[in-house]
Amino acid sequence: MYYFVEVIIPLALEPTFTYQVSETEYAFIQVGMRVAVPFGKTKVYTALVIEKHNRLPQLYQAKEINEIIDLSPVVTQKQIDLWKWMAEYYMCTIGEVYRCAMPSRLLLENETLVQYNDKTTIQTDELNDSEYLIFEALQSQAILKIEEIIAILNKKKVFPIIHSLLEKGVIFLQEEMVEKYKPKQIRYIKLAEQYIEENGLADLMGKVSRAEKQREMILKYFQMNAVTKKPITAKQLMEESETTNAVLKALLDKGVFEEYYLNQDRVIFGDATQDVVELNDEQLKAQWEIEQAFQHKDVVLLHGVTASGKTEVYIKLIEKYLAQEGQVLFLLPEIGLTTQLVQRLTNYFGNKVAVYHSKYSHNERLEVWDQVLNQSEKSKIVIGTRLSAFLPFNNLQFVVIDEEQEQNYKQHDPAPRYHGRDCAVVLAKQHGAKVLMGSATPSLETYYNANQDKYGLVELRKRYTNVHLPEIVLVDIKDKYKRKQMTGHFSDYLIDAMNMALSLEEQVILFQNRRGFSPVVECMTCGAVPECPHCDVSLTYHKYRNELRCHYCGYTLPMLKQCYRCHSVDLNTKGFGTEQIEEELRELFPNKRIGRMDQDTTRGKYGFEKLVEAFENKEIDILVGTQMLAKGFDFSNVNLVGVMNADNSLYHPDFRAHERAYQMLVQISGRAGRKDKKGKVVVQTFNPYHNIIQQVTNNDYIGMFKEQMYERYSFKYPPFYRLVKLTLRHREFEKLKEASFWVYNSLKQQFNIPVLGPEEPAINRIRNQYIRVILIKIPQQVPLNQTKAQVKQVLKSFEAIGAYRSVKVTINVDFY
DNA sequence: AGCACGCCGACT
DNA sequence: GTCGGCGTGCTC
Repeated sequence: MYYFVEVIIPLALEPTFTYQVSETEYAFIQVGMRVAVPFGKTKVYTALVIEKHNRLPQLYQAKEINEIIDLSPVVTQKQIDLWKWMAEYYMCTIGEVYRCAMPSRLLLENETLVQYNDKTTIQTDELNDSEYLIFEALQSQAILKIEEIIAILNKKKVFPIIHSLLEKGVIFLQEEMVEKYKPKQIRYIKLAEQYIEENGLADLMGKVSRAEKQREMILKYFQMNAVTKKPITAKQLMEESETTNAVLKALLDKGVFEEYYLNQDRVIFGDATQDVVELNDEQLKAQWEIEQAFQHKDVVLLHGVTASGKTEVYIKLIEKYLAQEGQVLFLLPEIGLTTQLVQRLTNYFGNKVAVYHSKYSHNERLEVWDQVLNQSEKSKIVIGTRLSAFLPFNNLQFVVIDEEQEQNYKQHDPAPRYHGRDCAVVLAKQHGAKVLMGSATPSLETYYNANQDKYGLVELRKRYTNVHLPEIVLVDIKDKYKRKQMTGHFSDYLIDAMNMALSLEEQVILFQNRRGFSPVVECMTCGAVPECPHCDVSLTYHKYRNELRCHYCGYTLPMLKQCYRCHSVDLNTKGFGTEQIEEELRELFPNKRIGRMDQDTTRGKYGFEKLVEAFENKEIDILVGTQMLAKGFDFSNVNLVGVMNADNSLYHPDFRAHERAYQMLVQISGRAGRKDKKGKVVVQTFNPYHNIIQQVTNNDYIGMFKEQMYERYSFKYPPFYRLVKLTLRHREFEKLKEASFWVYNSLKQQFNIPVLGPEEPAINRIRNQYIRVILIKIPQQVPLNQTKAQVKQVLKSFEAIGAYRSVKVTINVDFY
């Protein structure tokens, strides 16, 4: 009888792989455990067992596994099922999902080590130069890593040399799997057993009567112990008693104290601080409606105007599911932007809350993973980004998806190109959990689902604590320019409104959407604009560093002194981004403090938080920013919000441009308005009569929804059609063109559904690679899986064509 | 994706 | 003559 395991390898390879195991290994292994397996000639990977079986492979000799890594499964069957679904739906391999899902600490690294063979009989004159260098290095250091050898020889191809050294018997190889995870440990102090009696303290005092510092420390220990029954850390003890490690060490040596170590759970929040959340009538009603809807719907959309207090409703519902011992997942589009929310939840639920996202350290991620797997109390509620949908939940009962419409839920670059919201819905279905989506401006798909009765719909129409919706004033800047009432990019109306607000000591937020309207450098003599040598885009001018920069590949160039073509010195930095607005502000309001928030000023680790804090502390009067300003902040002292130019978001070559523009403008206006005072939003636009602008002004979501749905229907877009985008890349323009037409034509032949392309995108070259895009529109009534299978088939035959081999194809399902 | 193998041009 | 470039094919 043979024993085999079927495993996933963390690579972009379609099949699963079969390895042989011994009978005892077979008995021990469970699905969801990791095994180290040799793969190819040199590599060792951390593979995941997804099946045990006895089917002898006919076409190849199965290799044996190297070792079993886990004592018990670290991945659940439900996760494996979800990953399979993702791989199929998003048309990627399960290996890619696996690689993305696992905390990297669970995907061990393999480091090939080269070891000196001291029994060698070789003479140094039998070695060539490279070989000798390695030989020499091994004399001083018995073990070398491959990367060290690469450094020593200063070239990449070191394997031939290693092979010849192996043959000559100078070295041997040692594949070592290094598990890097070491939980951070904290030193705790406790009293030695013998003193934990009633007269222990007196005993001790006698013992250390002459050492004052030691006495203080012991006293402090007893005090602390009396106050809190929690374990006391060495650090706390030293700080409280104002002593040093030397004192502590003396007491440890005397056997008064004992030390012990516990794994620190890096995600520590204090106990719940009895934050009381009271719902107002409106919210209570919403809560009740949501609970009613959950009786026959698995997903409910909570559509609440900005600042209507959705969070309180979430909290109340989470509380309910916690009482049932369930696990709760709270998804956010981007953790960095929502510190305020994380704070709220931790205040209320204390250390039941864990945070999980890719910026967390590897150790922290692994800890949360373990806690969720073991259903530990500390991770009953997981707040996280889309990545959290991969966690090993066992008893998930409730999922909150906040700001459901955010495009950050979709992963675009490395596969799996998944949508966190949609995956979370599938995850919830697996567990029989309920899903609550929240948004002030729901995405059209979600609202459509609610409209079709697939999801429940609950509305919150009033703002929390009676704050009124802001007044929106449109300023026609075309007209203002004509009448010469503009100063730079500021209309007289906006300037007046700002002066008014500032005189009342209120703060002002200005919003400049730089996207698609970057400041470029133009020669005023010949009109030349410097471009990136690797990408088909103009370079963007960055004033604060005085350099030109490509936003696609990061190429930078010091700012030109003269035109690269005609050498004229008359260069103009046109376009306007936040930097230019900031500069104009300094002239218009010379004695006001001005802050700028965009990718440049928030690049540092806490740059963002610092700015937010400075603004909250009123160290800044006027804050200029990009759309990152629009998300999730409640600044209490802002009544006026200005939008410099509402139009540049309207004219994107994207079927969602209007929907996005609406969402963005609504979100921005949500920043205005405090208690008891109606806020004001000044929107400068060239098209005051544009439908979207009008719908924002009138707060007419339904109008926007209906109109956009009509367009979606007419132009064959989601939710009526599913979109699959194929992106082809190659260095040579002609070859790419040919190849993309080949793919297009074979798709056309296969399908009776719309296939568009192969289109040259507006930016048709990035990092020296030309790009072509093919769009497949799958109508609702056409079976999705079958179509996807056919697409895969076409791509398979495409890859079989030798000439097109080097053309890279990526597939993006639901790419919006 | 890696990585090895294998076949071609540019150098000591 | 070798070194190193890139195209091709495979990984249980």
